[in-house]
Amino acid sequence: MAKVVSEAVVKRLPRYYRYIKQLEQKGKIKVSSLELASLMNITASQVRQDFCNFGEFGQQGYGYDIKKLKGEIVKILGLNKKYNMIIFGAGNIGSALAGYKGFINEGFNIGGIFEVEPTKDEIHGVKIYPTNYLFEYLKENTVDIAVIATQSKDAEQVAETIVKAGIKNIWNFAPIELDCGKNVIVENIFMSDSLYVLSYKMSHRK
Amino acid sequence: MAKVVSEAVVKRLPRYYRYIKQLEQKGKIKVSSLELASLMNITASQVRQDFCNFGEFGQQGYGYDIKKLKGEIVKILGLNKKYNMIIFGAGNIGSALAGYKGFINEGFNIGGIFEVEPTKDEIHGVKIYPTNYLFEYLKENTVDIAVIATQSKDAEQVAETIVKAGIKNIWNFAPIELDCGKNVIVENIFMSDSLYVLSYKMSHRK
DNA sequence: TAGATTGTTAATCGATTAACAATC
DNA sequence: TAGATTGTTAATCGATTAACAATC
Repeated sequence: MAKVVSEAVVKRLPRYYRYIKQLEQKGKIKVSSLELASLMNITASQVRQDFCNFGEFGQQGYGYDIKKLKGEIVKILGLNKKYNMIIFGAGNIGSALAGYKGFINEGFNIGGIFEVEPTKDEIHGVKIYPTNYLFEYLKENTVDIAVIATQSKDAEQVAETIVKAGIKNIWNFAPIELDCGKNVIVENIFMSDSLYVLSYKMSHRK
Repeated sequence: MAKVVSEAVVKRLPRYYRYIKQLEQKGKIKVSSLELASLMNITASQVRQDFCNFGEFGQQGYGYDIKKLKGEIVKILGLNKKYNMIIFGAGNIGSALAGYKGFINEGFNIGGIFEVEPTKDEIHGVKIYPTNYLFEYLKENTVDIAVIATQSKDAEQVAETIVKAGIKNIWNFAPIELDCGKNVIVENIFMSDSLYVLSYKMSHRK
């Protein structure tokens, strides 16, 4: 077991999850690999291959039971667990994330925002702490994920602090790649990269 | 000419751009494919292959002149042009984007925010308009890119309005895939997908 | 049972890497 | 010139697709 699953497959999992949730909301009970594939503009082969990496979720001659499939994907993605997050940076992005109510439904709880020199006590009901209070905070609280929503120039130093504090997972919004050593998982959202891809496609439109 | 460049290559371009800007800021004058590759944790072959898709930017025995290379990538990405954007949705994400000062430096100007029922006149200095003012607005203003920052349930309808209004490019932050026909370019940022990939990796950590 | 559809092996395709002649 | 490094062709690798036996 614990076969290594390629990055390409992992990146597709949230997409399957989105589509399966949509089917569930529409009240559908089952879906075949072919149905799901044509919905998602991929091949039925890919759907079956992808799921096959994690077990046997379907039934020959029937297809996949949507409730069961959703449950399996939730487990694969680790969304059946609860995570505590803290956010570094109370600027535009940090504040937006603090205000997003969707996280808590998926098990991601925001414990606080950290800023070098806070100018307010809280934002969207999330408490703001000075960054130098972090080690104190960690005595009382578990933190699974640190979100970096600072300016690019501060991101590396913040990452260093996070790693020193023993936090093992980082969700990074600063447009810079962080080297946190091999024991820390860093997942990046490079918003400007996406905008540049759009700009590229606009410039090369047929 | 106009050879079709694979999606994989296109998605790497912004990353090259980031690293080249960093090298420029450090005052470096030239870089070899090998240097750049080891910095970026890829192979020198890939660097050369990727650039080769767009022309001959280097010089044998020397490497790549950083200023020139940056200029070429700027042109390839279309960042030498100016774009007008409008944002749909004045919630957390919409407001954060409106407040982000970085866009304007890269040539992306935010002309306004549209919301069904505005409760304020402006946010971060960007004017807020009611959505039904869109067609009026377009008589006076050019819009290259519409940003969708609404709730998921409203995104499809907003996309429809955008397409009807003749806007040809969409930067979508709502966690739903929009079918806007083949003449409209849609670039998505699925933030929760990224968080789920992080969650996956946390759950499957060795 | 007959039809449908999975799980999985084999074949294909495309992307990455290696190699090297060209040349600065 | 000799050394370095590109641009590009060829080889390899991995991911996607096709095919089909198993089976519900």
